[in-house]
Amino acid sequence: MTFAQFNQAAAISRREIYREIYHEHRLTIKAKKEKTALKNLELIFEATLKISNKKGFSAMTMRDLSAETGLSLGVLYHYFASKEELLDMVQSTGRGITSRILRQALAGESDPAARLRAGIKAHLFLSEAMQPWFYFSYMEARHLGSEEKERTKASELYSEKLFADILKNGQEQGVFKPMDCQNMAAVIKAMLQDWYVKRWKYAKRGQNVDQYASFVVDLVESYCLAGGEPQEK
Amino acid sequence: MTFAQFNQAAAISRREIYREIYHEHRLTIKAKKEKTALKNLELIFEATLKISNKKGFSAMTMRDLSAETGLSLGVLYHYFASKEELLDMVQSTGRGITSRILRQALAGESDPAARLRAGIKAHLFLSEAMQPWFYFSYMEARHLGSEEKERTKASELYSEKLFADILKNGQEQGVFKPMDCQNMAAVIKAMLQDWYVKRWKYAKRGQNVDQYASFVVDLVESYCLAGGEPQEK
DNA sequence: GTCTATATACGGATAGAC
DNA sequence: GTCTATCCGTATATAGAC
Repeated sequence: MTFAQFNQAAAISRREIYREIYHEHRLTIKAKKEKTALKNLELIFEATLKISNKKGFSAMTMRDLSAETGLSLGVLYHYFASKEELLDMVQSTGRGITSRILRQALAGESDPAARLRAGIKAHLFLSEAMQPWFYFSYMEARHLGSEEKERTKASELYSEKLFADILKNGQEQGVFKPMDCQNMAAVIKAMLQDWYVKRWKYAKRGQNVDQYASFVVDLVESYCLAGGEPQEK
Repeated sequence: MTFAQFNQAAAISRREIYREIYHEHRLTIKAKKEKTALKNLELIFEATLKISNKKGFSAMTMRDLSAETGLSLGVLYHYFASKEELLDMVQSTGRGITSRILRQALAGESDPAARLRAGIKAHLFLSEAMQPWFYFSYMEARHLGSEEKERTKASELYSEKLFADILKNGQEQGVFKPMDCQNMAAVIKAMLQDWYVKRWKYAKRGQNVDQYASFVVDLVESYCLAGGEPQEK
Protein backbone atom coordinates (compact mmCIF):
# COMPACT_ATOMS: atom_id res chain seq x y z
CA MET A 1 0.00 0.00 0.00
CA THR A 2 1.33 3.41 -0.96
CA PHE A 3 0.14 6.86 0.05
CA ALA A 4 -1.41 7.39 -3.38
CA GLN A 5 -3.39 4.16 -3.09
CA PHE A 6 -4.46 5.03 0.44
CA ASN A 7 -5.77 8.37 -0.67
CA GLN A 8 -7.96 6.74 -3.27
CA ALA A 9 -9.22 3.97 -1.02
CA ALA A 10 -9.96 6.04 2.04
CA ALA A 11 -11.46 8.86 0.02
CA ILE A 12 -11.02 11.45 2.71
CA SER A 13 -13.32 13.93 1.07
CA ARG A 14 -13.08 17.30 2.73
CA ARG A 15 -16.68 18.02 1.84
CA GLU A 16 -17.66 14.86 3.70
CA ILE A 17 -15.89 15.97 6.87
CA TYR A 18 -17.78 19.23 7.01
CA ARG A 19 -21.09 17.57 6.27
CA GLU A 20 -20.46 15.38 9.30
CA ILE A 21 -19.57 18.31 11.50
CA TYR A 22 -22.68 20.15 10.35
CA HIS A 23 -25.02 17.31 11.17
CA GLU A 24 -23.31 16.56 14.45
CA HIS A 25 -23.82 20.15 15.62
CA ARG A 26 -27.07 20.88 13.86
CA LEU A 27 -28.68 21.99 17.11
CA THR A 28 -26.15 24.62 18.03
CA ILE A 29 -25.29 25.92 14.56
CA LYS A 30 -27.57 28.82 13.79
CA ALA A 31 -27.06 28.89 10.03
CA LYS A 32 -30.04 27.33 8.30
CA LYS A 33 -29.03 26.89 4.68
CA GLU A 34 -26.87 23.76 4.47
CA LYS A 35 -24.95 24.97 1.46
CA THR A 36 -23.63 28.16 3.02
CA ALA A 37 -23.13 26.37 6.33
CA LEU A 38 -20.82 23.80 4.73
CA LYS A 39 -18.89 26.48 2.91
CA ASN A 40 -18.47 28.54 6.08
CA LEU A 41 -17.57 25.55 8.23
CA GLU A 42 -14.82 24.71 5.80
CA LEU A 43 -13.59 28.30 5.84
CA ILE A 44 -13.64 28.39 9.64
CA PHE A 45 -11.88 25.08 10.25
CA GLU A 46 -9.22 25.56 7.59
CA ALA A 47 -8.48 29.04 8.91
CA THR A 48 -8.42 27.84 12.53
CA LEU A 49 -5.89 25.14 11.66
CA LYS A 50 -3.80 27.50 9.58
CA ILE A 51 -3.58 30.26 12.15
CA SER A 52 -3.34 28.03 15.23
CA ASN A 53 -0.64 25.85 13.77
CA LYS A 54 1.40 28.96 13.19
CA LYS A 55 1.00 30.77 16.49
CA GLY A 56 -1.09 28.58 18.75
CA PHE A 57 -4.81 28.43 19.34
CA SER A 58 -4.81 30.63 22.41
CA ALA A 59 -2.85 33.31 20.58
CA MET A 60 -5.30 33.24 17.67
CA THR A 61 -7.86 35.98 18.19
CA MET A 62 -11.39 35.95 16.90
CA ARG A 63 -10.40 38.94 14.80
CA ASP A 64 -7.61 36.89 13.23
CA LEU A 65 -10.17 34.25 12.39
CA SER A 66 -12.59 36.83 11.04
CA ALA A 67 -9.92 38.35 8.80
CA GLU A 68 -8.70 35.00 7.50
CA THR A 69 -12.17 33.63 6.72
CA GLY A 70 -13.67 36.89 5.49
CA LEU A 71 -16.56 36.29 7.88
CA SER A 72 -17.63 38.80 10.48
CA LEU A 73 -17.41 38.13 14.19
CA GLY A 74 -21.19 37.87 14.39
CA VAL A 75 -21.28 35.15 11.77
CA LEU A 76 -18.51 33.16 13.41
CA TYR A 77 -20.54 32.95 16.60
CA HIS A 78 -23.38 31.36 14.65
CA TYR A 79 -21.24 28.25 14.32
CA PHE A 80 -20.01 27.86 17.89
CA ALA A 81 -20.94 29.33 21.24
CA SER A 82 -17.41 30.14 22.33
CA LYS A 83 -13.84 29.90 21.23
CA GLU A 84 -13.40 26.91 23.48
CA GLU A 85 -16.26 25.09 21.80
CA LEU A 86 -14.51 25.61 18.47
CA LEU A 87 -11.42 23.95 19.97
CA ASP A 88 -13.48 20.99 21.13
CA MET A 89 -15.11 20.64 17.70
CA VAL A 90 -11.75 20.41 15.95
CA GLN A 91 -10.47 17.85 18.44
CA SER A 92 -13.47 15.57 18.44
CA THR A 93 -13.67 15.58 14.65
CA GLY A 94 -10.03 14.58 14.40
CA ARG A 95 -10.44 11.81 16.94
CA GLY A 96 -13.47 10.41 15.16
CA ILE A 97 -11.83 10.21 11.77
CA THR A 98 -8.63 8.69 13.13
CA SER A 99 -10.27 5.87 15.02
CA ARG A 100 -12.55 5.06 12.09
CA ILE A 101 -9.73 4.86 9.55
CA LEU A 102 -7.50 2.83 11.87
CA ARG A 103 -10.22 0.30 12.52
CA GLN A 104 -11.00 0.07 8.80
CA ALA A 105 -7.37 -0.55 7.94
CA LEU A 106 -6.98 -3.32 10.49
CA ALA A 107 -10.28 -4.99 9.67
CA GLY A 108 -8.93 -6.14 6.34
CA GLU A 109 -5.95 -8.06 7.73
CA SER A 110 -5.65 -11.12 9.93
CA ASP A 111 -1.96 -12.09 9.89
CA PRO A 112 -0.13 -10.24 12.74
CA ALA A 113 2.76 -9.00 10.59
CA ALA A 114 0.32 -7.74 7.97
CA ARG A 115 -1.84 -6.06 10.62
CA LEU A 116 1.20 -4.35 12.07
CA ARG A 117 2.23 -3.04 8.65
CA ALA A 118 -1.32 -1.96 7.86
CA GLY A 119 -1.68 -0.11 11.16
CA ILE A 120 1.59 1.75 10.79
CA LYS A 121 0.93 2.73 7.20
CA ALA A 122 -2.70 3.71 7.75
CA HIS A 123 -1.71 5.99 10.61
CA LEU A 124 1.15 7.58 8.69
CA PHE A 125 -0.87 8.06 5.53
CA LEU A 126 -3.83 9.50 7.38
CA SER A 127 -1.64 11.93 9.27
CA GLU A 128 -0.08 12.90 5.97
CA ALA A 129 -3.47 13.55 4.36
CA MET A 130 -4.67 15.52 7.38
CA GLN A 131 -1.42 16.89 8.72
CA PRO A 132 -2.83 20.19 10.02
CA TRP A 133 -5.50 18.35 12.00
CA PHE A 134 -3.00 15.98 13.58
CA TYR A 135 -0.54 18.70 14.40
CA PHE A 136 -3.29 20.76 15.95
CA SER A 137 -4.60 17.88 18.04
CA TYR A 138 -1.14 17.07 19.29
CA MET A 139 -0.17 20.60 20.21
CA GLU A 140 -3.43 21.90 21.61
CA ALA A 141 -4.46 18.85 23.63
CA ARG A 142 -3.15 20.37 26.82
CA HIS A 143 -5.25 23.50 26.44
CA LEU A 144 -8.48 21.56 26.54
CA GLY A 145 -10.89 21.51 29.42
CA SER A 146 -10.51 18.54 31.73
CA GLU A 147 -13.31 16.58 30.11
CA GLU A 148 -11.96 16.82 26.57
CA LYS A 149 -8.46 16.25 27.86
CA GLU A 150 -9.52 12.91 29.30
CA ARG A 151 -11.05 11.96 25.97
CA THR A 152 -7.77 12.78 24.24
CA LYS A 153 -5.76 10.67 26.67
CA ALA A 154 -8.20 7.81 26.23
CA SER A 155 -7.77 8.07 22.48
CA GLU A 156 -3.99 7.95 22.82
CA LEU A 157 -4.20 4.86 25.02
CA TYR A 158 -6.72 3.26 22.69
CA SER A 159 -4.54 3.46 19.62
CA GLU A 160 -1.51 2.36 21.62
CA LYS A 161 -3.51 -0.64 22.74
CA LEU A 162 -4.39 -1.48 19.14
CA PHE A 163 -0.68 -1.85 18.40
CA ALA A 164 0.09 -3.63 21.67
CA ASP A 165 -2.64 -6.18 20.99
CA ILE A 166 -1.32 -6.90 17.52
CA LEU A 167 2.13 -7.49 18.97
CA LYS A 168 0.84 -9.69 21.78
CA ASN A 169 -1.20 -11.68 19.33
CA GLY A 170 1.82 -12.19 17.11
CA GLN A 171 3.81 -13.38 20.08
CA GLU A 172 1.19 -15.90 21.04
CA GLN A 173 1.18 -17.21 17.50
CA GLY A 174 4.94 -17.52 17.63
CA VAL A 175 5.38 -15.11 14.73
CA PHE A 176 7.01 -12.38 16.83
CA LYS A 177 9.82 -12.87 19.30
CA PRO A 178 9.25 -12.25 23.03
CA MET A 179 9.38 -8.55 23.83
CA ASP A 180 7.90 -5.73 25.89
CA CYS A 181 4.77 -5.13 23.82
CA GLN A 182 3.67 -2.03 25.74
CA ASN A 183 6.96 -0.25 25.18
CA MET A 184 7.12 -1.37 21.58
CA ALA A 185 3.63 0.00 20.95
CA ALA A 186 4.60 3.24 22.68
CA VAL A 187 7.67 3.83 20.54
CA ILE A 188 5.78 2.92 17.37
CA LYS A 189 3.34 5.69 18.25
CA ALA A 190 6.25 8.03 18.97
CA MET A 191 7.66 7.38 15.50
CA LEU A 192 4.28 7.91 13.87
CA GLN A 193 3.82 11.18 15.72
CA ASP A 194 7.23 12.47 14.79
CA TRP A 195 6.22 12.38 11.15
CA TYR A 196 3.53 15.01 11.51
CA VAL A 197 4.98 16.96 14.44
CA LYS A 198 8.46 17.44 12.96
CA ARG A 199 7.24 17.73 9.42
CA TRP A 200 9.66 20.56 8.62
CA LYS A 201 12.62 18.32 9.38
CA TYR A 202 11.61 15.59 6.96
CA ALA A 203 10.59 18.08 4.31
CA LYS A 204 14.01 19.72 4.59
CA ARG A 205 15.74 16.58 3.36
CA GLY A 206 13.09 15.65 0.82
CA GLN A 207 11.82 12.61 2.66
CA ASN A 208 8.33 11.55 1.60
CA VAL A 209 5.78 9.58 3.55
CA ASP A 210 6.25 6.35 1.59
CA GLN A 211 9.95 6.33 2.30
CA TYR A 212 9.42 7.05 5.96
CA ALA A 213 6.74 4.38 6.18
CA SER A 214 9.08 1.80 4.67
CA PHE A 215 11.77 2.73 7.14
CA VAL A 216 9.52 2.44 10.18
CA VAL A 217 8.01 -0.84 9.00
CA ASP A 218 11.48 -2.23 8.33
CA LEU A 219 12.77 -1.19 11.75
CA VAL A 220 9.77 -2.57 13.61
CA GLU A 221 9.63 -5.82 11.67
CA SER A 222 13.34 -6.43 11.92
CA TYR A 223 12.98 -6.23 15.70
CA CYS A 224 9.78 -8.24 16.04
CA LEU A 225 10.67 -10.97 13.57
CA ALA A 226 14.30 -11.26 14.65
CA GLY A 227 15.30 -14.90 14.81
CA GLY A 228 12.72 -16.08 12.32
CA GLU A 229 12.99 -16.03 8.57
CA PRO A 230 13.09 -12.61 6.87
CA GLN A 231 9.72 -11.78 5.37
CA GLU A 232 8.85 -10.80 1.85
CA LYS A 233 6.50 -7.99 1.05
CA MET B 1 25.16 3.46 33.60
CA THR B 2 21.94 3.89 35.54
CA PHE B 3 19.90 6.99 36.27
CA ALA B 4 21.16 7.05 39.86
CA GLN B 5 24.77 6.96 38.70
CA PHE B 6 24.10 9.64 36.11
CA ASN B 7 22.62 11.93 38.72
CA GLN B 8 25.76 11.66 40.83
CA ALA B 9 28.19 12.06 37.96
CA ALA B 10 26.47 14.96 36.25
CA ALA B 11 25.63 16.72 39.50
CA ILE B 12 22.89 18.84 38.04
CA SER B 13 22.73 21.17 40.97
CA ARG B 14 19.71 23.44 40.79
CA ARG B 15 21.61 26.13 42.63
CA GLU B 16 24.26 25.97 39.94
CA ILE B 17 21.73 26.53 37.17
CA TYR B 18 20.44 29.70 38.71
CA ARG B 19 23.90 31.01 39.42
CA GLU B 20 24.62 30.61 35.71
CA ILE B 21 21.44 32.39 34.70
CA TYR B 22 22.21 35.20 37.11
CA HIS B 23 25.69 35.81 35.76
CA GLU B 24 24.58 35.47 32.17
CA HIS B 25 21.96 38.18 32.63
CA ARG B 26 23.77 40.31 35.17
CA LEU B 27 23.35 43.41 33.03
CA THR B 28 19.59 43.28 32.70
CA ILE B 29 18.72 41.91 36.16
CA LYS B 30 18.10 44.83 38.47
CA ALA B 31 18.43 42.95 41.76
CA LYS B 32 21.79 43.67 43.32
CA LYS B 33 22.16 41.20 46.19
CA GLU B 34 23.20 37.88 44.70
CA LYS B 35 21.62 35.84 47.45
CA THR B 36 18.08 37.17 47.01
CA ALA B 37 18.52 37.20 43.25
CA LEU B 38 19.28 33.48 43.18
CA LYS B 39 16.38 32.69 45.47
CA ASN B 40 13.98 34.74 43.35
CA LEU B 41 15.28 33.37 40.05
CA GLU B 42 14.63 29.88 41.32
CA LEU B 43 11.12 30.88 42.43
CA ILE B 44 10.41 32.49 39.08
CA PHE B 45 11.69 29.69 36.88
CA GLU B 46 10.14 26.88 38.88
CA ALA B 47 6.80 28.69 38.89
CA THR B 48 7.00 29.47 35.17
CA LEU B 49 7.63 25.81 34.37
CA LYS B 50 4.90 24.64 36.70
CA ILE B 51 2.20 26.97 35.43
CA SER B 52 3.20 26.86 31.76
CA ASN B 53 3.42 23.11 31.66
CA LYS B 54 -0.12 22.96 32.94
CA LYS B 55 -1.83 25.55 30.77
CA GLY B 56 0.72 26.90 28.33
CA PHE B 57 3.06 29.83 28.55
CA SER B 58 0.85 32.23 26.64
CA ALA B 59 -2.07 31.43 28.93
CA MET B 60 0.04 32.07 32.00
CA THR B 61 -0.53 35.65 33.12
CA MET B 62 1.95 37.77 34.97
CA ARG B 63 -0.55 37.78 37.82
CA ASP B 64 -0.49 33.97 37.90
CA LEU B 65 3.27 34.12 38.15
CA SER B 66 3.08 36.75 40.86
CA ALA B 67 0.66 34.66 42.92
CA GLU B 68 2.66 31.44 42.53
CA THR B 69 6.02 33.00 43.42
CA GLY B 70 4.72 35.34 46.08
CA LEU B 71 6.61 38.16 44.32
CA SER B 72 4.90 41.33 43.18
CA LEU B 73 4.57 42.30 39.53
CA GLY B 74 7.11 45.04 40.04
CA VAL B 75 9.72 42.63 41.36
CA LEU B 76 9.17 40.17 38.54
CA TYR B 77 10.03 42.87 36.03
CA HIS B 78 13.36 43.36 37.75
CA TYR B 79 14.42 39.97 36.41
CA PHE B 80 13.30 40.30 32.80
CA ALA B 81 12.19 43.14 30.58
CA SER B 82 9.15 41.38 29.14
CA LYS B 83 7.28 38.13 29.29
CA GLU B 84 8.88 37.14 26.01
CA GLU B 85 12.34 37.64 27.43
CA LEU B 86 11.45 35.27 30.25
CA LEU B 87 10.50 32.69 27.61
CA ASP B 88 13.81 33.13 25.85
CA MET B 89 15.73 32.79 29.11
CA VAL B 90 14.12 29.44 29.89
CA GLN B 91 14.77 28.16 26.40
CA SER B 92 18.38 29.20 26.12
CA THR B 93 19.23 27.81 29.56
CA GLY B 94 17.73 24.46 28.64
CA ARG B 95 19.59 24.34 25.33
CA GLY B 96 22.89 25.16 26.97
CA ILE B 97 22.65 22.44 29.59
CA THR B 98 21.52 19.82 27.09
CA SER B 99 24.30 20.33 24.62
CA ARG B 100 26.91 20.42 27.37
CA ILE B 101 25.78 17.18 28.99
CA LEU B 102 25.44 15.38 25.64
CA ARG B 103 28.94 16.35 24.58
CA GLN B 104 30.35 15.31 27.96
CA ALA B 105 28.66 11.92 27.75
CA LEU B 106 30.00 11.20 24.25
CA ALA B 107 33.50 12.47 24.99
CA GLY B 108 34.17 9.47 27.22
CA GLU B 109 33.44 6.81 24.60
CA SER B 110 35.10 5.88 21.33
CA ASP B 111 33.49 2.60 20.22
CA PRO B 112 30.40 3.33 18.07
CA ALA B 113 28.08 0.96 19.92
CA ALA B 114 29.18 2.39 23.26
CA ARG B 115 28.78 5.94 21.99
CA LEU B 116 25.28 5.16 20.79
CA ARG B 117 24.33 3.71 24.15
CA ALA B 118 25.90 6.60 26.01
CA GLY B 119 24.11 9.19 23.88
CA ILE B 120 20.73 7.57 24.32
CA LYS B 121 21.11 7.12 28.05
CA ALA B 122 22.55 10.57 28.68
CA HIS B 123 19.66 12.17 26.84
CA LEU B 124 17.04 10.10 28.64
CA PHE B 125 18.58 10.60 32.05
CA LEU B 126 19.01 14.31 31.58
CA SER B 127 15.42 14.72 30.42
CA GLU B 128 14.35 12.73 33.45
CA ALA B 129 16.30 14.97 35.82
CA MET B 130 14.99 18.11 34.13
CA GLN B 131 11.65 16.95 32.83
CA PRO B 132 9.79 20.26 33.26
CA TRP B 133 12.49 22.07 31.30
CA PHE B 134 12.41 19.60 28.45
CA TYR B 135 8.65 19.51 28.28
CA PHE B 136 8.53 23.29 28.27
CA SER B 137 11.14 23.58 25.50
CA TYR B 138 9.32 21.06 23.37
CA MET B 139 5.88 22.57 23.75
CA GLU B 140 6.70 26.25 23.67
CA ALA B 141 9.25 26.22 20.86
CA ARG B 142 6.69 27.33 18.32
CA HIS B 143 5.70 30.40 20.32
CA LEU B 144 9.17 31.83 20.13
CA GLY B 145 10.19 34.79 18.04
CA SER B 146 11.74 33.88 14.73
CA GLU B 147 15.28 34.29 15.98
CA GLU B 148 14.92 31.99 18.97
CA LYS B 149 12.90 29.58 16.87
CA GLU B 150 15.81 29.20 14.48
CA ARG B 151 18.12 28.50 17.39
CA THR B 152 15.77 25.80 18.60
CA LYS B 153 15.59 24.16 15.20
CA ALA B 154 19.37 24.30 14.94
CA SER B 155 19.61 22.60 18.31
CA GLU B 156 17.24 19.84 17.20
CA LEU B 157 19.24 19.27 14.03
CA TYR B 158 22.50 19.37 15.96
CA SER B 159 21.58 16.58 18.34
CA GLU B 160 20.08 14.57 15.50
CA LYS B 161 23.39 14.95 13.68
CA LEU B 162 25.28 13.70 16.74
CA PHE B 163 23.36 10.44 16.51
CA ALA B 164 23.55 10.26 12.72
CA ASP B 165 27.33 10.68 12.85
CA ILE B 166 27.72 7.90 15.39
CA LEU B 167 25.68 5.61 13.15
CA LYS B 168 27.59 6.56 10.02
CA ASN B 169 30.88 6.05 11.80
CA GLY B 170 29.78 2.61 12.97
CA GLN B 171 28.81 1.70 9.43
CA GLU B 172 32.18 2.73 8.07
CA GLN B 173 33.87 0.61 10.71
CA GLY B 174 31.67 -2.31 9.72
CA VAL B 175 30.16 -2.55 13.19
CA PHE B 176 26.69 -1.47 12.09
CA LYS B 177 24.79 -2.81 9.12
CA PRO B 178 23.97 -0.54 6.16
CA MET B 179 20.95 1.62 6.91
CA ASP B 180 19.35 5.03 6.53
CA CYS B 181 21.30 6.85 9.24
CA GLN B 182 19.28 10.06 9.00
CA ASN B 183 15.98 8.33 9.57
CA MET B 184 17.43 6.16 12.29
CA ALA B 185 18.74 9.23 14.10
CA ALA B 186 15.37 10.91 13.68
CA VAL B 187 13.39 8.06 15.21
CA ILE B 188 15.90 7.70 18.05
CA LYS B 189 15.20 11.33 18.88
CA ALA B 190 11.46 10.68 18.60
CA MET B 191 11.73 7.88 21.14
CA LEU B 192 13.79 10.03 23.50
CA GLN B 193 11.28 12.84 23.26
CA ASP B 194 8.33 10.58 23.93
CA TRP B 195 9.76 9.83 27.34
CA TYR B 196 9.41 13.38 28.61
CA VAL B 197 6.46 14.49 26.49
CA LYS B 198 4.19 11.56 27.33
CA ARG B 199 5.46 11.17 30.83
CA TRP B 200 1.96 10.55 32.21
CA LYS B 201 1.61 7.45 30.05
CA TYR B 202 4.76 5.79 31.31
CA ALA B 203 4.05 6.79 34.90
CA LYS B 204 0.62 5.22 34.63
CA ARG B 205 2.11 1.79 34.12
CA GLY B 206 5.00 2.23 36.53
CA GLN B 207 7.71 2.32 33.90
CA ASN B 208 10.93 3.94 35.13
CA VAL B 209 13.62 5.61 33.09
CA ASP B 210 16.15 2.77 33.46
CA GLN B 211 13.67 0.27 32.08
CA TYR B 212 12.75 2.53 29.19
CA ALA B 213 16.41 3.23 28.45
CA SER B 214 17.16 -0.50 28.30
CA PHE B 215 14.28 -1.02 25.93
CA VAL B 216 15.32 1.74 23.54
CA VAL B 217 18.96 0.67 23.57
CA ASP B 218 17.94 -2.92 22.92
CA LEU B 219 15.67 -1.96 20.02
CA VAL B 220 18.24 0.31 18.40
CA GLU B 221 21.14 -2.07 18.85
CA SER B 222 19.23 -5.06 17.63
CA TYR B 223 18.54 -3.15 14.42
CA CYS B 224 21.99 -1.65 13.93
CA LEU B 225 23.98 -4.72 14.87
CA ALA B 226 21.74 -7.18 13.00
CA GLY B 227 24.50 -9.28 11.59
CA GLY B 228 24.53 -11.76 8.73
CA GLU B 229 22.76 -10.50 5.68
CA PRO B 230 22.24 -6.77 5.30
CA GLN B 231 18.76 -5.91 4.25
CA GLU B 232 17.87 -4.42 0.90
CA LYS B 233 15.75 -1.37 0.34
C1' DG C 1 -28.86 36.77 7.36
C1' DT C 2 -24.87 39.65 7.83
C1' DC C 3 -22.06 43.27 9.67
C1' DT C 4 -20.79 47.26 12.80
C1' DA C 5 -20.35 49.19 17.08
C1' DT C 6 -19.73 48.42 21.68
C1' DA C 7 -20.04 46.33 26.53
C1' DT C 8 -17.16 44.32 29.65
C1' DA C 9 -13.16 42.25 31.34
C1' DC C 10 -8.48 41.26 31.60
C1' DG C 11 -3.82 41.32 29.70
C1' DG C 12 1.18 43.33 30.06
C1' DA C 13 3.77 46.87 31.72
C1' DT C 14 4.98 50.97 34.70
C1' DA C 15 5.04 55.06 37.77
C1' DG C 16 5.23 56.42 42.07
C1' DA C 17 4.02 55.51 47.09
C1' DC C 18 6.17 53.64 51.10
C1' DG D 1 14.13 47.65 47.50
C1' DT D 2 9.40 46.29 47.35
C1' DC D 3 4.57 46.72 46.44
C1' DT D 4 0.14 49.02 44.89
C1' DA D 5 -2.62 51.43 41.85
C1' DT D 6 -3.31 52.30 37.33
C1' DC D 7 -2.57 53.11 32.23
C1' DC D 8 -3.40 51.55 27.87
C1' DG D 9 -4.36 48.16 24.62
C1' DT D 10 -6.91 44.38 23.16
C1' DA D 11 -9.57 40.14 24.09
C1' DT D 12 -14.25 37.71 23.79
C1' DA D 13 -18.86 38.10 23.14
C1' DT D 14 -23.25 40.43 21.94
C1' DA D 15 -26.95 43.77 20.71
C1' DG D 16 -28.88 46.09 17.34
C1' DA D 17 -28.54 48.42 12.60
C1' DC D 18 -29.31 47.31 7.86
